Amino acid sequence: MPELPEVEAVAQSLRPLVEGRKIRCVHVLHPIATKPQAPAKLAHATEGQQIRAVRRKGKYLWLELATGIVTLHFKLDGQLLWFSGAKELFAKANKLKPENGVHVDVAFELDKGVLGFADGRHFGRVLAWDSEPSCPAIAGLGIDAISPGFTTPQFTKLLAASKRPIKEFLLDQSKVAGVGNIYSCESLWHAKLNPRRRANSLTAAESGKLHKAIVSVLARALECCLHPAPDFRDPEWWFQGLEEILRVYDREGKPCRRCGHPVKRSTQGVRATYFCAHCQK
DNA sequence: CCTGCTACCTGATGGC
DNA sequence: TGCCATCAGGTAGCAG
Repeated sequence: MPELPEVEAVAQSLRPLVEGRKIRCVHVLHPIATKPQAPAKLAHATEGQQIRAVRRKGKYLWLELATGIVTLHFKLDGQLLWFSGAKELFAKANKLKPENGVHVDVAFELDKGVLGFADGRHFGRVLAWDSEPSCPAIAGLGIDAISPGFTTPQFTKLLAASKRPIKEFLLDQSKVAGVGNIYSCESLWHAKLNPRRRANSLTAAESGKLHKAIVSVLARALECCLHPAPDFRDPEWWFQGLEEILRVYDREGKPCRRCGHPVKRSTQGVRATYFCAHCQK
């Protein structure tokens, strides 16, 4: 389910568990999770290697190995799990009766502990690449939305070059990486901008306001995601309290928290957009 | 190059 | 209760 703040919280929580660890072996329990790559490719690329670092850009997370990288993308529902060892993994993973165990697609058995990647919906992917630049998905990402390089002038320039509706622009990971459906709606609400406005129609002042809104919305969400931080040992773990910081997302028909007019839901592309037609101009 | 649309999966929810 | 349609925080791939 994650957008940038959720993935960042996962990255921060994962670092102390895996950095410096060695991957003993990989168990691909649901081969769909490595498609279009063969499970053997992941095994050959990772087994015996040390995890040098955990990195993130946009919604992509990756393990930097001594040679090569492994990208993890959670799509809508993916998550990480932690097991004390192979014994616990196999005792719990993928039991016939779901209530007796947890779903795991790919498991990395480390010299201490086991890292599991799970996505019951099977959208998420675990893929091996020779290097960071050779991963097309990462190479195609725009500027990370919480990186120092994401500045107002930079953002204004990107906006000016696009004729698309601003909501669709924000979802385009090749422009700004990390903003998804929820936080795009939230940022536009905070900046009081109508989601259908063309990106290149924003004034300098509006661009600045939107930039500020994105940065603060993501920062607030990250704080929320880190308190409490994800606990991968608990198979039920998930982010807590995010609904409480949302001002407009998923509030169709409810009063706008600023002006009281009912929040509208419309569709842009195939995605739902929530906004206040009265105070977002 | 840009844009718009479908496919990819599974599970939860709500209407009839 | 059961069935069916719809929806979900994402992105790759393809056609125009």
